[in-house]
Amino acid sequence: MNGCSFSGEGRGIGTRRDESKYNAILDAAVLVMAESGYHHAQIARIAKAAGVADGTVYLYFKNKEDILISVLRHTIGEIVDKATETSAKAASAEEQLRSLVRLYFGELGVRRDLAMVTQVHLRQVDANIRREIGDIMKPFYNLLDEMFERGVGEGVFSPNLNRRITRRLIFGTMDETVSAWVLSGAKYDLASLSNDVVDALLYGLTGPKANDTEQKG
Amino acid sequence: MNGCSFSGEGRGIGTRRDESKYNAILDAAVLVMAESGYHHAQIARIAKAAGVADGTVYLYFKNKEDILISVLRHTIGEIVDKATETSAKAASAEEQLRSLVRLYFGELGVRRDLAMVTQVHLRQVDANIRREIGDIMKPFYNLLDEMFERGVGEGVFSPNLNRRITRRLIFGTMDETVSAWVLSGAKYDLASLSNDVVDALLYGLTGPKANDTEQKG
Amino acid sequence: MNGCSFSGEGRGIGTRRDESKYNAILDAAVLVMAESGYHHAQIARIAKAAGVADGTVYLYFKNKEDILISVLRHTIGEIVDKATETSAKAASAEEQLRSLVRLYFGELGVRRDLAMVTQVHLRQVDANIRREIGDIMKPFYNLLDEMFERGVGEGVFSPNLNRRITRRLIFGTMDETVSAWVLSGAKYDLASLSNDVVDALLYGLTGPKANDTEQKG
Amino acid sequence: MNGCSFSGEGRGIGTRRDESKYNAILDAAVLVMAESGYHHAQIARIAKAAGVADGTVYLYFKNKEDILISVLRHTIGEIVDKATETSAKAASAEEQLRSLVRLYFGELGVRRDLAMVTQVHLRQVDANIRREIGDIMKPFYNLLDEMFERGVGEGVFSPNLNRRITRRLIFGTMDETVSAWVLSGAKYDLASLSNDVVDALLYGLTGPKANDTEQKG
DNA sequence: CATGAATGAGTCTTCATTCAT
DNA sequence: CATGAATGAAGACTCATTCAT
Repeated sequence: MNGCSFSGEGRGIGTRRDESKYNAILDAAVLVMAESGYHHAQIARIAKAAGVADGTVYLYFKNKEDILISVLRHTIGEIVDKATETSAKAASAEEQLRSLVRLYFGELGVRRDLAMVTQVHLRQVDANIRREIGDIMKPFYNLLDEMFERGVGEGVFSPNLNRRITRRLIFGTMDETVSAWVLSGAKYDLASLSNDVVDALLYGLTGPKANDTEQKG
Repeated sequence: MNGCSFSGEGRGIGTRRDESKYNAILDAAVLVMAESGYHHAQIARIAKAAGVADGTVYLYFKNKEDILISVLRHTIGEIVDKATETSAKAASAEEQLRSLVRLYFGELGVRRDLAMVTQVHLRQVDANIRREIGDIMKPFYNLLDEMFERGVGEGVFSPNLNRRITRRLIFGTMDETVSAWVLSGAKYDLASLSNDVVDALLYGLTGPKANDTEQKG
Repeated sequence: MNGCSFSGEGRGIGTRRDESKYNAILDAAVLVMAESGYHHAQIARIAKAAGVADGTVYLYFKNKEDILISVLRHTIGEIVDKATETSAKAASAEEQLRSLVRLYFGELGVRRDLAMVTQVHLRQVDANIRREIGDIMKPFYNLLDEMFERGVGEGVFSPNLNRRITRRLIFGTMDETVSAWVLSGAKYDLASLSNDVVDALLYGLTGPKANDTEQKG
Repeated sequence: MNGCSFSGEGRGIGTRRDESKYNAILDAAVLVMAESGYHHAQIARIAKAAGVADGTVYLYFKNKEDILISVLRHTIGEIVDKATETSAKAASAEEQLRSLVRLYFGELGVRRDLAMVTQVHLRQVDANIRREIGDIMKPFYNLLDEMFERGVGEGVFSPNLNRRITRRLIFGTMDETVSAWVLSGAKYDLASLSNDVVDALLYGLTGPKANDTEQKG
């Protein structure tokens, strides 16, 4: 998240007053939304959790929707930043995919409240917000696309695959995995699933084939 | 779901005669929810769209939540019924998967309003409703599991795959595909994606291998 | 209750169709109102308890209010009829008072549901209904007045007492006693209180005086 | 009731600053309830009468029921406070009774709206509210009990009287008297009845006896 | 910048009553 | 006479947002 993560981007709000207060509200929002869901997360409770007055929230955010968007811009942005870093270091496309999935599961896996918001409550919002969320996710999608291109270039990924479908295969699987983990109560370790998930993504239902060294029978 | 889908199952509600009115309300609910989302779908508008008085809605449904659940029980149930039928006819696990995906995309692909409800607005509801939705989906999940077992038995699916991950691979991908289609405005043909999606599911990012005789060319 | 108890007296309703059904509804009304109070007693439940359709209720009663009034006219009327009989047989004013109180407590004491309606739920209604209730009670008040006149004539009651106040002394005490009994859960025997209550009414707080034969000290 | 009568006692509600607004709502509630009864007293009308927005009512009161309870706690509490004061000054039990009745009639006699609420509309509420009302009245009942004990000690009240019946004699008569006054349209002066009522309570129907020196002539 | 009291639009649900059959 | 499905008016309560201090 390259600098511009703070404040509502030209909305005329949040002209970088008290950044600590801004972050306090954002953190409180994640907490309260994780607990009650977007629709039941009252501004009053977020304000109280952040230790500010109700009205103060509106000095930093345009409205409730803006809080949610900002939470996401912030957290997803952080993940994307790390993912970009990690990707740069990857020796191969496969390794890159592996590290992306590990990173995604790792980040959400240690913050159940955040995962709760992105996986469950995020979906409670109106279609127009969801579209905006799509924009926020775009850098992450781009990273996946790059990774795939690279894999094709390296000759390990099938060049016949539809790009859009590939993206949905990867993100849909990751998403469903995190959702199931959250809804199950986050009882197991999410990050430890990453290798098996990547294997499934790489080889599909049929599994790795014989000519990848040897076939099984 | 076989025939007795009408009415709220022992809730003492919805035992009224006029099945056409029951269906009218259900259809109206899908319409209004597709348009405005669950939270903004007012009973008054559903009633008006169904051509009945507000109070009449409560002769057939316990409350707003019950309408949503019923919509899903009805529609998902229908899909599951068809999927069960189709599965019985499939000559192989692969064919079964192919027909399941085709069916799922086909059913939702011709009713954008319904897809809108299941993919977008469905997620606006509280955790307890979501849990109930999980129950409704269970038969579909079971079908996927059976299909996978069969494939393993047939020697075409990898026995090393984690079952849970497999289920998430398949459903996550399908779900993400439908969601993307809905959010894009349903501008393209959803059903026509099914073969490519199935290929991605079967072979993953690496694609089908040489020893699978021929593929795509 | 001299004959005219059945039906709404010239309201154009209940032209003596099926008297058994009329009574069934009346009984059901007492039951349901005792249980839930006037405001929560739904016509639908009364109808079901009476074994008739909702609409049928309106063939016998003008509206919900009319049912309540009729219940009272009926039951209070019955009590008044018996009270009139009893009064005629009384050898003295004191004996008459004693029998009136005993009768009142006795009748309500064996029908907690009825007492519940008259003492608790009756009071939930609007002032205009309460006024009508006053009319129904009038014959009973008259009986009390007669009794008092007689007592004055017999030289046992004080001629200086304000008639209205006397009436309120008697009825207020009876009413409060029954109310307390009902609200306590009707755990003790109401009728057995009548003699003590009458003593209190006759002699007040100071109790019977020496010149009434002998003082106890 | 001594000063701290403001606010809903630890309900977390009504801790707002503006006591004048709290009182305005309370006064408005008495007015509207007196006019229309508890059940027909709409929050919107109370709010308008108090000159505040609908929502503001809920800053000071938990709900409609809480308003009613608060009205009573407030007004009955005030009467009880005064009654306690008055009782302390009374030279004898009889004088105490006389002042209690005079006070009760006097307070309600100058506020027909309040009497309307306590005597008529109060009784429209559910049993659980009535029980709470019982608690509010308890101090008043206790005062009556004390008064009676004292009278017995002074040798003017009969020690043979059942305490419970005595309480019902006194309160029932007072209650009935106020109710009748309210339902009559409050056309006469209520307070002026107090002496005659007390006489009735003291001596009952038989009136004061010869050995009570002189009475009335 | 911060506060938090005040606002008031928005909505599900109930239930007495009607009327077509 | 009887039915009971249908009606639709009515009302308490929530909570995002504002603005005077």
